[in-house]
Amino acid sequence: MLGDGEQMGGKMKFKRSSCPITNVLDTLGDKWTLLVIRDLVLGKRRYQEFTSSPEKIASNILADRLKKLETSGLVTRHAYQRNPVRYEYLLTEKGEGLKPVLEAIIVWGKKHYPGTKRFPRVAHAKEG
Amino acid sequence: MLGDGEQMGGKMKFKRSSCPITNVLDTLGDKWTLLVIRDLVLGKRRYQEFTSSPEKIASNILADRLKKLETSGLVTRHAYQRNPVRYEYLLTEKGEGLKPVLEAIIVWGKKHYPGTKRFPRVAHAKEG
DNA sequence: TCAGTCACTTGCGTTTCGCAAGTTATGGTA
DNA sequence: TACCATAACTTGCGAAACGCAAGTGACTGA
Repeated sequence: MLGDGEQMGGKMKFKRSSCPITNVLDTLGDKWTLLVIRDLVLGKRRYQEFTSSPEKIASNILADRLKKLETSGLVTRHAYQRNPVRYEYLLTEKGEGLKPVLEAIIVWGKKHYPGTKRFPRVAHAKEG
Repeated sequence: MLGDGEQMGGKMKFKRSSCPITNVLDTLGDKWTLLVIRDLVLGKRRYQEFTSSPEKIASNILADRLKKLETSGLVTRHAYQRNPVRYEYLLTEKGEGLKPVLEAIIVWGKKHYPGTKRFPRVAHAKEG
C-alpha cells in the first residue's frame, strides 16, 4: 500500500493533485484535526485533556484523528507510565512546523470573528 | 436566524467555542472550500474554470461552496454579461485576507509533500 | 471488594459527500 | 427551424463520515 505522494515507477502519484494546498487538505482538511494540533501546541498531551476542550470532540473522532496524525508523522504516542500504562501525545518537528499556519489562521480569525480570543497555554505537572 | 458569533442579548454565541481557529474551521474546514479560494487567488472566476481544476470538484459541491462563501462574505457573485446571463465570482477584501494563510500552507506543504508545486496564475481575456 | 480513572472501542442513527445525469437559457450553424 | 453546443447550475441516490451514548479492560486507592 502506497501513501499519498509516494514514488511509483518514477512518477509521483497524488490522491487529488500535485498542489501543496490540496495535499495539506487531504491530511488536515476537516473540522477537528487542526483543533487537536492546536491543543498540542497549547501543551495538552493526554486523551482526557483533548476531550475536555470546549469544542467537546467525540471520543471516537479523537481516537481516529490521533491515529491519523501519528500515521502522517505529525504526532508521536508513547507511554509515560506503566501499571497501568498511560499514553501521551507530542508533536513531532513536522507537526511543530504547522505553527505559522495556525498563527496566520488566528490573525485572520480574530479580525473577522469578533469576540474570538487566542486560547492560553496549559500547565503541566512534572513527570515522576 | 443568527449567524455564527453574532451578538445575542449581550453575550456572544459561537457554534463551538470562542477560539478563532475553531471559527475559521467552521467556515473553511473541509476538503474543498480552500481550493475554491486558491482558484480565485490564482485568477479563476467562472464556474467552468473551477470545475476544470485538476482536483475535479463535483458540480453540486462547487455550487454549495460558492453559495456558502458568498454568505460568509468571502466572495461576491455578479453577472458579467446578459443574453444569456453569465456569472463570475470574485474575492472580497475579507477573502483576499486569506492569502497569508494560503502562503503558510504552501510553505509547509511544499516542504513535507515532495513533488508538490505552487500552481501558476491563470490569464484572462479582457471583458467587453 | 468496589467505586473511580484513563484510554480507548463499539453500535447505530443522522448528516454530508460526491458521482452521474438532468435542467434551463441562450447562441451559433446549416 | 431543427440541431448542437455552452454556461451555470439542480436533482437523485448510494457511500462514507460524523457524533452521541454506552461499553471495555487495566489498574489504583479506600
